[in-house]
This record gives sequence, structure tokens and C-alpha cells, in this order.
Amino acid sequence: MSIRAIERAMNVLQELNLQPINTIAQLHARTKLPKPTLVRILRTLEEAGYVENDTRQGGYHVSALVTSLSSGFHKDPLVVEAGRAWAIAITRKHKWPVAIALPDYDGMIIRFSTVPDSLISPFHSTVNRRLCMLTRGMGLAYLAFLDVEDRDVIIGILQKSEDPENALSHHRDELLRLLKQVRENGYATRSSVVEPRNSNTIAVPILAKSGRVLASLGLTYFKSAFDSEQDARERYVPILKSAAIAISEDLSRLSSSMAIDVNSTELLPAF
Amino acid sequence: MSIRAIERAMNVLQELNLQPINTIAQLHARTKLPKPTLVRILRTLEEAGYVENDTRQGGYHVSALVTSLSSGFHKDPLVVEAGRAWAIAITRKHKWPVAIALPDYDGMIIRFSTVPDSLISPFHSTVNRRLCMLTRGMGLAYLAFLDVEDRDVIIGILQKSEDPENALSHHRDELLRLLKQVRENGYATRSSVVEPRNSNTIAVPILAKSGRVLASLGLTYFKSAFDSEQDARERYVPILKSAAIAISEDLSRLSSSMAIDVNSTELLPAF
DNA sequence: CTCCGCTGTTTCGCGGGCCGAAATGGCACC
DNA sequence: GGTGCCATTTCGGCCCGCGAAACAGCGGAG
Repeated sequence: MSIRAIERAMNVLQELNLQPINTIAQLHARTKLPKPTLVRILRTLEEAGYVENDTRQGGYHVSALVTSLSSGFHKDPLVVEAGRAWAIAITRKHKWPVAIALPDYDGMIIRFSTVPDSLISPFHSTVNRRLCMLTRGMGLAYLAFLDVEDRDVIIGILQKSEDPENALSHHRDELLRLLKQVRENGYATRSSVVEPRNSNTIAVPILAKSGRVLASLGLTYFKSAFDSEQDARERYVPILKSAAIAISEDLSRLSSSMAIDVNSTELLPAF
Repeated sequence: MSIRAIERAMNVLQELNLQPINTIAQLHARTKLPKPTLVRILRTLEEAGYVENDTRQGGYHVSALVTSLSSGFHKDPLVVEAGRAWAIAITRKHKWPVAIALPDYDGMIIRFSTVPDSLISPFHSTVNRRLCMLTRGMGLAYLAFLDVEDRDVIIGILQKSEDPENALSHHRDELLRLLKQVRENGYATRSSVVEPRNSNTIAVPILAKSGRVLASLGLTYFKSAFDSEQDARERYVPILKSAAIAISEDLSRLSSSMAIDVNSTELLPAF
């Protein structure tokens, strides 16, 4: 009962957001649409200004105008707003993509990702993607720092799950040992039994000043870029930890409603 | 040669982003599309999850999923990334919408706006909107702090413009007097001869540590909410000034590539 | 050079999907 | 009950999007 052409166009636009550059063949494979249809849809989006056909690179990519399709929506939690600039700064300096994930019932949802900023990264932009709590670095980094009561509620929920990625919830001792270690280390990594195997994620919790865990901050890299896992951890764990602390500080300043800043006006230069 | 249904849907989606809630009648008036067509497009977008039909409020609005249409794009300048959290914090506390604008040739372009966050605001989300340099608060706040050389280049360009909003460029003395006053005050406001008359904007420059002006930060309010213009200025100018300084500090920390933070790891708590 | 396999793009005639005037149903106010 | 105005549904016609097929433009292999 709805308009097929529009559904297709929206799917194409979503797909275009998943990669920096998209060939017709890739889009054809992912959307199952006939190529002439894709060309027509892409031309339409291009004439409307949402898409650019980069002939040098041989493919299409979204343009700046796509932001106008969502500019009316930003109800991101403040922790995402506070964290996004830090995430971008890390990616600029260290190249690998960084993401911020928030808890959602029995998993984590990625709310911000610098994948598009990361030139070397062939990863898909993973905004709005759901991550399992027990096998993903960003899930573990959150769960491990949750207070015991809330944590046990979530583990209870996970035990009812059929998802094999939640299997660890049935081995409580093993799970608690893992969480304890995450807490001691101050970071978590993705389980090695889970896809994709050629990359890994290091994640740290973002804590409120009160100590409550709000979100997690994760960096993803290709294993092949480092001699060992240990190398990557030694390099990025301190960076992520200090960024998490900086986000936490920004956050408390922001939510304190700028009372201090307003009072200190007399200290300001004359502008 | 392009697909009409898609063009229409994209226009509707853009319009939906301009107001928190949109009735069919409003959309009909703005897009000139027949109402049955609108209903069909909206149902399509709703089934795809981009739009919600809020029957209580009697209208449609974009949903969280629209972010997936632009999640692959964030090449915002760092100053926008650094400033957005502060803009949101101001709007949360003081309700009025706040925007960040960047220079673009002979005008300013709004790159971020908290209009959607501002419940009281019936203003349109103005992201990507162009503002005149000489009549708008955000333009003057930028231009006044530009170094003399660059400033004169822009004034030269403006003098060639036919736009009546750029008329002041032909009265150099008057213009320079205005800019001098903006510099002394540390803020600018929108010219009173320009639409919309029922609101006003107070804007301050965002300066790099080097002193170079990067962008402007503006707050818009209804005149009727205050006894006088002076009341509004006394209240919001200090807030905007301190926020601009905070953004500037965040920015220099972010672009210093976090070298300091990384080295201070030993000071961190154990997480 | 020619063939091949792979791209992205254009052609074109068929058919069904989108279109919108008109009708319907719903709600608020007089 | 009447009168607007609203969102939504109906339905027949016509147009417009559809996609198989053909075309064109590579680069590499034979």
C-alpha cells in the first residue's frame, strides 16, 4: 500500500551511509535492486543534492545535504554530545574508528561512530547497531562497571535469551570472573569467538562523576596492523581511558548548567 | 528524467525536519503537494520507520531512524563538534534555541542548531541556511572580529551584491562604526529592519586560541518574552561569551591531539 | 588485435503503480 | 443541525517507473 519507489530510495540512501564510497555493483549486491533502477534512483538523489557521483573513485557517496534529512532530530543523550568531539579527535590522530554505545535493555546500541571519518576503515558505519552485552567489548565495559544489583537483573534477562552470543550468562562463575577482570583492567575487548575475526575492539566505560556507568567508548582496529594484541592495548587503552575521563568532566560541567561560567564573567577578556 | 515520487518524498522529509510537529495541512501548504499524495508518502516513510504519526498531537514528526540517513556523513569542522554540546546545554537551561554558524564566502551558514531541542521554539530548524553578513547578528559577530585585511575583502564582495540586505556595505563609515561597536561590546544583534521582527538574535564570536575568529554562536528569542532588548542582552550575553570561551578551550585541547592527556595516564584512577 | 568478463549507463515498450479530484468520515465550534 | 476544516479513503485513468536487453568503456589474458 505504500510507494515502492520511495522505499527503495530510502534503502539505497541508508546503504550509501554505510560506506565512504559505493559502486553500483556493491549496491546491487546489497539491495538486490536491478542496476538500471539503482542508476535512476541515484540520479534522482544526485539531482536533489543528497548524493555525489565521484567519477574519480568510481562510485557514489552521500553529500553534506543528507544532514538536512535528520537535522530536526537530535535527542542524543548528553553523554553522546559530550563524547563525540573526543571520539572524532581520537580518530583524527590515530585513524581507527571510535564509537560510543549506550545500554538498551539487554544489549548496547551504538549511538555515535567515527567510521566515516576513518579513511583507513572499511568498516560499516554502525550507528544504531545493537551489540551483545557479553561478547562485545563495549557491552562488557558497561556491564562490568554496573552496580551489582542492576547487573544481576541484566544477567537474569540474558539467561532467558536463546542467542548463542549470550551463552556465557549460563556460566555465572566464569562470567563474574571475566567482569572482575574487566573492572581491574579498566577496559574490555571483544570476545575472540565472535565475528569479525580480523578486527578487535577495545572499550572503556564512561562514568558519571557519581561513579555510575553511563556508556562505553570503543576503538576498533585490524589485528593485522599490530604485532600482538598486547601492542594495541598498550597503545590505545590509556588514550581511551583519558578520553573517557575528559568526557566525564565535560559532562559534569555541561549538566551543572554553566552556573560557574556565568558568574565568572568578570574574568573574561573584553572580546 | 528522475523519479518524481522520490523527489517528493525527500522534500517532505526535509520539511518534516523543520518543525517538531507537522500537520498534513502545513505540509500541503509548504510542499504544494496534494494531500492524498502527502498521506501516501507519509505512510511509506512511517512504515519504513523514519516518521511517526503522533495522533495525540495530530501530526507527523521524524523519528530516531532518520539519523541513519546521514550517519555516514560527519565532516563538520571541529569547532562545530566542540560547540554542539555547549549549545545544547544552553538550550536545556534557558530554553531558547542556539546555533553555530560558519563563514561561507560573503555570508554565514548555520551548521548546527538546537531548534529541535527547544520546546518553546516555533522557529524552523535552520541548519544549512544562509545568513547575510551585515544584517544578521551571527554575521556581524564574525565580521567584526575578522582581521582588517580579510574584512575588507568581504566588504568589497558585498558591495557588488544587489541584495538589499547588503546595502550597508555602500556606507563604509557607518559600517565600520557598527563593527567597532560590536567589537567593543563583544556581541552583535540582528538588525531591526530585517525579518522576522518578532524575534531577535544575540551572537558572539568563537575565537581560536590564536585570536582568529572561527565561527559565531547565536541565541534567538522572542522579543515579547522580555520587557526590553536590554533585559535580554544582560541576561544572555555573559552566557554566550563564557560558552564561546569554553568552546575555544575545548577546541584547543581537542586539536592538540590529546598529547597531554596520554602522558598523564598515571594520574588516572584504576577505573 | 581480439576476445572476454567485468564494469556503469542508456534504450524502449509494456504494464501496473502512482496520481489526485472527489467523496468520506471525524472533530470542534457556532 | 449546520458549517467549516481536518485527515484519510476511494477509484478509474493515465502516466511513469520498470527492468530485460543492448550498449559502451574499461583492463587483463590469450
